[in-house]
Amino acid sequence: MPYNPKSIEPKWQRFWKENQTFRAEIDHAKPKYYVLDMFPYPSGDGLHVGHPEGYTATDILARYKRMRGFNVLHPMGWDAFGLPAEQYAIKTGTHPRITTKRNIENFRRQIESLGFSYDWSREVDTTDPKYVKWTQWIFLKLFEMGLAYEAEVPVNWCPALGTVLANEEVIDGKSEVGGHPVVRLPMKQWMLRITKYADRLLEDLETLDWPEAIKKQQRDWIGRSEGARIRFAIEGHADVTLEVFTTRPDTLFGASYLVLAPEHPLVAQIAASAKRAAIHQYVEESARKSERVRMADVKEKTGVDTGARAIHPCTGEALPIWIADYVLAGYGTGAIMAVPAHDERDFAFAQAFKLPIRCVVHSSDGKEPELPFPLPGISANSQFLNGLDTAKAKTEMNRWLEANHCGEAAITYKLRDWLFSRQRYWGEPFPLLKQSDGSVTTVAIEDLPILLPEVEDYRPKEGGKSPLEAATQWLQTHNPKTGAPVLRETNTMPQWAGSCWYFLRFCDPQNENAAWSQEAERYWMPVDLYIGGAEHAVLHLLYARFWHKVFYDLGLVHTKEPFQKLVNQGMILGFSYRYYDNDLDDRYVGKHDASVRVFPYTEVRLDGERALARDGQEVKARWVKLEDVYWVAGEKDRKPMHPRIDELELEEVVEKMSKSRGNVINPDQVIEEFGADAMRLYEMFIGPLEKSAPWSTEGIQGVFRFLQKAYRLFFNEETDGEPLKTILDGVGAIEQQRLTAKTIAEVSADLEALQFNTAISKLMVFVRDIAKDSALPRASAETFLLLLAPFAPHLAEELWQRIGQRDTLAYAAWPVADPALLVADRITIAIQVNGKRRDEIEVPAEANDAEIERIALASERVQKFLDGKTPRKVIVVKGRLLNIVI
RNA sequence: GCCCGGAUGGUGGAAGGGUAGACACGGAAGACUUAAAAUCUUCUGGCCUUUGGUCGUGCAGGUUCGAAUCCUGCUCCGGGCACCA
Repeated sequence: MPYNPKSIEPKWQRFWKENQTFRAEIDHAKPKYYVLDMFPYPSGDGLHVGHPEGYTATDILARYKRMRGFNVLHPMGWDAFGLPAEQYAIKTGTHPRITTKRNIENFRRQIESLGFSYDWSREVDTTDPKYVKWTQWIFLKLFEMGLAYEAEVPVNWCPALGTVLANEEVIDGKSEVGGHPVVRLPMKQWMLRITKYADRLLEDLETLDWPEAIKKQQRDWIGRSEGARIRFAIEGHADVTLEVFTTRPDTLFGASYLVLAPEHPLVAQIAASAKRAAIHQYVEESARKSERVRMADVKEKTGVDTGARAIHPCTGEALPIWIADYVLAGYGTGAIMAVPAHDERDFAFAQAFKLPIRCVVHSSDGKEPELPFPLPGISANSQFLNGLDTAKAKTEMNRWLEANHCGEAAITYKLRDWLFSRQRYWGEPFPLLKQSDGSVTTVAIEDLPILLPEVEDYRPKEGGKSPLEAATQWLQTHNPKTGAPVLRETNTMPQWAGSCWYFLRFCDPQNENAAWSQEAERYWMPVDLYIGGAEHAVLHLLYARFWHKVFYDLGLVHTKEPFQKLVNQGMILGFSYRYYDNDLDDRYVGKHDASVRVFPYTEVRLDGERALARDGQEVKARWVKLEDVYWVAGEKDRKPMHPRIDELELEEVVEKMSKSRGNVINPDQVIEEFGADAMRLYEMFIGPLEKSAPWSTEGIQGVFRFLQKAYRLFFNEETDGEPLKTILDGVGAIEQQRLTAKTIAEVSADLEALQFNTAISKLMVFVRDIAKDSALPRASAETFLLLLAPFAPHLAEELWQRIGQRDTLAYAAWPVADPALLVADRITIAIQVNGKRRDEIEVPAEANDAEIERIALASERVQKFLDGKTPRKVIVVKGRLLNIVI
């Protein structure tokens, strides 16, 4: 019988399930290891080939650690609230609960078919009322701690999605999901005070074993800057002061005007009456400008003079106050002092509006610099600061400001409070009641969870109202304590809520009395290894860290950070095949028409976003589905051709998998054709885990052949009945013992370093060489199956059983290499002459340097290159090479 | 514009100062076969007339007995941030 994954794999998947092989229980006698995947959103498209990459990596680790004696927590669940189910509901009227349930079942089936060793008894679903209850309970905790508040804030409103978005969810003025335009609108929203934790979120990054790039992204997002707040009095308005934030208080003497953001609350109050119309118009215009337009206009500075004057705190000089949209309302105090000589933006503005520019910092050599000069230097033209370097001048100015009660040192963050409400149906309702006097009260814990009402229409309502507004019966309720009529909060929580604490629920998923028990948390947390995509660098990972710190303050968790080690897996890309045509309006897509001209990629050049043919006309890229590409033999390799249009060679491009590019690989099909073990192996063999690489339909053949070869080490494929090959008792020949020991050592080291691709290559070498000269010895056979088990668990279990083992190898002890076998008795030494490899010699391992040198110099080939000269120097690298310098 | 990564055969990648190209794909030849598939064996970085030589890790330098690896400057590709005062 040949290797047949279809008969082996379901058998072992059933075995693991029926025996609950991977069920994890607290066991204080064993060290724990918590290895976690970022749980998926169960979309309707099902798993794609990218998901299993991270899941395979964590599964290999989980299986390896179990064999190493660790008590492993390896759970899986569903981040199941979210927009696609809701949009599907809007389109079809199907309740998101139904779609979600269906999708989860499909995802679970697919994930199980890959043979991952999850403890399915711990499965969580963020939309499950038993889970929602505790998400709402956590919100109550946040509320009680004063970390949740309602505020009228300018929000990112996305009309296409019908909801507001957090800052983190807006990229280049467009929604992260779908890329729809986003506008700024003031709206009353629930906010979480993440800014209160800014410093701790920043500092504790230092303690984490995370990729530097992710830590940096978080640091940048938090954006801590040190400086000073400075208060300016305003001429003719004794009752108001204008506060600005600056990182360069040392340049205060160079401030020649102030700028307020158009949205600044003081604008209306201080504006001179003559200017009111112009100001009003400018404020209106900038409010209308979308983020996108505002950003596109970076180069051009616009603004209006308010006519008001501020008093310089040191000189008493009257400085004009302008409004301009280059000052952001949400950062610092929404107002700046402009120092055009030492800030590029202020410089551009001052030039555009002919405002004075005063140089107050000289370069460190004391010379007058070319302006603008934004670097540190030596203060000048600044009274008591003259001659001080920038660092000292800042401190000195801060002291002066404080002493004169017009400012003080201050720290500002780019990070803003987390906008936590969404005008959506498919999310967790807030456990809040709005009383008739406008105050808000909380729902008692016993009354949780607050479940979603049934609605007819899932669409957001006019004016940014939640679809829940329409559920009158649900909406209008009574305060259980007083009986007074109250209204429920109709916004729902963002999708991030559930994923902020799921890793804690996994520790104790069935608990009905608490979100998790202290015992379970103390035993399992923190997560030892967390693997997921880099796209969550600031969103999920920052929010989850924030909640975790809140839990820490509440004594609910015992570590400051949830995820000790984080690894981002790369993306699995696809090969796609394209050509171009001049059917720019897609009029004839899929149809044949004589007016459509096609162009091979060789006749098209890319000019920014556009593609141009040789004759200059614009053309549009078309993709041929991977399975439709017609291959012809080329000179060196095969060429991809269009299946129907003659002589049209296609361009091979590596890009993200997407339906529109026709390069999506379906895991179900891969498993059908090659089996789960081959799929797992291939995803790991394709390259380093962190790196993106394209899926190659040919490449998977290689690992499939390896599994066949491994199978044939044990079985005679041709014979039926008793097909097992002879396995010799004992340890076998010395070469076989050596190879086995070497493979143990190398595979173990590679696993510890998460270098799965090289670990697999070493298993390939083992299979290639172990039975070259004599039959497979039992010791090597067993060792190999143990080493193979984390990677290809189905085949390993099958062979393990067939060589007479009764127990699953999931908990068999990981083999240890005998150090004596790792040292060869004869070694090969490369001989270099002047750093160039000229010969190699084989010597006994214990040969000393002088002896090696003697043999090397005696070599005929070395003599030829020595050409009668005497070596000036001989360098010996122990056990590797010898370099003769002449 | 600023800040991170990265660049090694036809392809995915090994090697992290010490024999560049492990392992795999693809390609070529052969064995088996009536034939094909599958499998097995051999070869497979370029150039040169060879059993040998020479050049080769994006480019140009440097350090070193020795550099893919370290240093300096550049080019290109990918990612992040982007009026954050």
